Amino acid sequence: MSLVDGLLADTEATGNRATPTRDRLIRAFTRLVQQRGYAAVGTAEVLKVASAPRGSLYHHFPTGKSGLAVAAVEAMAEAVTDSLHRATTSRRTLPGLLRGMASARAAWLKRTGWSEGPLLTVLSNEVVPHERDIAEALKVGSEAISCAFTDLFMARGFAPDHARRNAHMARSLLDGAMTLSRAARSTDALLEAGDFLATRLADPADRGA
Amino acid sequence: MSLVDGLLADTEATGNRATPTRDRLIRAFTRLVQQRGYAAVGTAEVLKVASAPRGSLYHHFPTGKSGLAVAAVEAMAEAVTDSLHRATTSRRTLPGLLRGMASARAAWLKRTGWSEGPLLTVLSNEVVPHERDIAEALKVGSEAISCAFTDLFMARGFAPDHARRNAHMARSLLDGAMTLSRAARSTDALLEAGDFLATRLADPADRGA
DNA sequence: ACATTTCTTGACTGATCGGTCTATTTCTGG
DNA sequence: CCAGAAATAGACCGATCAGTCAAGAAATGT
Repeated sequence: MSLVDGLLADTEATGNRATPTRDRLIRAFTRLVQQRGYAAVGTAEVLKVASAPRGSLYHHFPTGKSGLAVAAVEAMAEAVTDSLHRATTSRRTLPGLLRGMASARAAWLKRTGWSEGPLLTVLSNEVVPHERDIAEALKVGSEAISCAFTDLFMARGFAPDHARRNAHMARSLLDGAMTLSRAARSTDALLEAGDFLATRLADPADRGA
Repeated sequence: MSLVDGLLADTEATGNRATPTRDRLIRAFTRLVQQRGYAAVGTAEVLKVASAPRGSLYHHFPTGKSGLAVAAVEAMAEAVTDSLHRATTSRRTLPGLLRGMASARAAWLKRTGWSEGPLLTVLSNEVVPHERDIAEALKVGSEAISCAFTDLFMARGFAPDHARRNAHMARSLLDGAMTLSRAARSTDALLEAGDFLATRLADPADRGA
């Protein structure tokens, strides 16, 4: 699953019959939820976008829509942690990485007409705590991403607890700036956040406890 | 409308017939959307919580659910800017104010069982751009809040453009940490954000351009 | 006191919701 | 080639959705 910092790339053909039905359902669901939210997306539309019949949904996901959401969250969390792990083992500097994340998100917003947010953020804001399965998947997935982010900061020389705090700050700031940018229909907040993260959070002079 | 940093206080009796029907509808709608999101909240439930008959909704809001959302966003934006204006003219220090905002949100989350997010954030993540009226209200409301935040930073000695950037950072970080805290069901991210804002963003040694 | 507007009340509608069910086709191991 | 499993296919269901409407009650101005 190709990603731009946690966002499903819209260049993928969600309806392409070559990819397995289960994956098509997850991709279609992810895209639609990122655009409109969980409750607003009907199973009929997911089925149509994924070019799948109704029965297939309940064959692959016996618990229905919520099961599909859980699978989508798990897939997204794995894709994001993989991406972060690749960043950790790369030679790129921390400021460069953080700025890159912000500008990638800004470019994404512009390209999609400010119509898509990050899956976990969107779900976190409407699904907790009514749907317990989804809430649990969000908790687990979010924690995994925070850990991957913490690893990145530690690999760049930060002490464990400082790395963990910075991971939270980076995630919060990027997600919050994304929401703000969507509301304002301007990438300003996101680009400022990238600059702030690169110059103030990744500052090499501040890596102690 | 009594607030805790942009969140409707749940102590208010939304169904109390003493308050006008229109206000009861806005309050009930706000509370429910903060818990579950726009699409997941049905008009029938809003009516029930507000103790109002169906016709009243379409009398006060001829455009129905979306009109109610627009009114709720406008009311919330006004309440938040008022609150920020009061903070600006108070004698409290900037670090104290920022830390206070974060801890108030943390307390709020705990008290409501991590079930409510900020109205504008919740709506921004599911409503743009399908509902144009709501999207526009969000844009205007969000800008008003950013301006009020900017005024706060300027009143505490920051240069205009620096104040504006810090306003964006503070809003992004608080909102993002709120989402993160909801997903993780822990106030950690929010409290860390308060600490970060107080010590790193409001630093008196860094108020130039 | 009356006329007019404002607001309340709830029955009703067509559309769409998530989910179930049975039948059929495709795949797979022997 | 066949038997059983996996997956596809779509008709169908009761519940709920946002919105309409006609009628009545309350408030308002004169």
